Amino acid sequence: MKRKKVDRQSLRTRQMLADSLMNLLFEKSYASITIQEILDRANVGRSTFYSHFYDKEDLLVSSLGHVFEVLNQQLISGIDEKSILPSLGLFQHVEQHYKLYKAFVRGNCVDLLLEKAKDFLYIMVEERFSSLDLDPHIPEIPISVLMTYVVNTLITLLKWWLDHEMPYSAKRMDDIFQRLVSPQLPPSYFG
Amino acid sequence: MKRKKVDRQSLRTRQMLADSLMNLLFEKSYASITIQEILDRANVGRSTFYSHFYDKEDLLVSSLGHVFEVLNQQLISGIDEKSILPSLGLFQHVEQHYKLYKAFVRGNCVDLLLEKAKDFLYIMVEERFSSLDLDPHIPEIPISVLMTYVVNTLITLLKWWLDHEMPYSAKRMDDIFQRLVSPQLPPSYFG
DNA sequence: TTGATAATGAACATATTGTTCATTATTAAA
DNA sequence: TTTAATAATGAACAATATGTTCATTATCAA
Repeated sequence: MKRKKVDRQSLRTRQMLADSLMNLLFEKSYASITIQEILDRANVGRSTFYSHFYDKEDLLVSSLGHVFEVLNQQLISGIDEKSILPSLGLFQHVEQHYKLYKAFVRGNCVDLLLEKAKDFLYIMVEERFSSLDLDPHIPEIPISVLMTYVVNTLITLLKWWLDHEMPYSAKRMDDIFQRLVSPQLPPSYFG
Repeated sequence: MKRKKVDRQSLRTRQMLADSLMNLLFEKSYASITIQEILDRANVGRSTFYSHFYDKEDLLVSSLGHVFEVLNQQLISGIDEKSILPSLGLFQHVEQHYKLYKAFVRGNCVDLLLEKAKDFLYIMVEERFSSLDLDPHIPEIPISVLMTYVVNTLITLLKWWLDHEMPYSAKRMDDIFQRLVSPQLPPSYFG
């Protein structure tokens, strides 16, 4: 008599809505997309939408959630002790999911995406920094500023990459990131 | 028979609307502010609003315009040949207009403001870089990336400063900026 | 087959936007 | 002070989007 908590139909509907939103992002800006358009393209009823999501942004964030889970796995498995962030893994992940990230660029809502990514990265950086146990009195640059700087530099490079049709490889982008950021990091503090 | 193109009443109305928006930004997010609320607080009729501005963002940008003119003057007069950007002038400007910039932070629309500032700074950096006539083959970091990096680092510091209730002086912030960015700039390329 | 869950669609209330227009108020210049 | 040009007003209006409700139908797991 009981059923699984989430059955196929429900998942299918969510998938249709997510796809519909992504398709629309290729054509017009996120802000200008109405819920009705999403419904029409997904062939889903209005009331169905509201039984799944709170609003338009909820759908977007939910669609994102899945991608972030993949990203998380990819980053955790590719952690390199020597670097302050698994930046190469991040660039490779974006390279692999090019189409999806491009949709966000075209829909003028990369910032929303990158904002989530930023929170994500900030936590990672924080862990790395605390495990390195830096003496906060050495540099004239406060740790809090430094962490923000590192994360934002990575995000800036990502955005530049996407905005410029990704002319370089993930490896090359990571190399640029390392070069920009390394003078400010531990080796130079201690050496 | 003819009058000045803009008379007092008109300016007063615009001022009232701008003030009203700024006050509301202290209380709630930009996105959640309706035009009606702005009108009520400014004691201005609905049709009057639309004879002055195209929409809510138009009002915001217009209010900004004035501040940017002041900023421009301040930056131009304080240009230092040795630095890549008049960053100190920018930090000082924000310090002086603290209340206004704080409103943007509280209203969750600093990004809109910083986006405009970014365009503004990008033009300046571009001029500086082209006058320095860097050999594009020396660094592994493309000039385009480098310029984006410099501007975004400055913006990141600004945002951090505002988000953290501006704990340091403008001078100190500028010092941090110089330290972060200088390893990537000409002297280190040539030396 | 059946009982639980999901989807549907149409109707509804509500909110916000942007326009129109006749009337009134303000202002610069004669 | 008068006058002609410009601005402001407010109420009504159409248009659009949002979010809810509910009775009916479809789907799926057991």
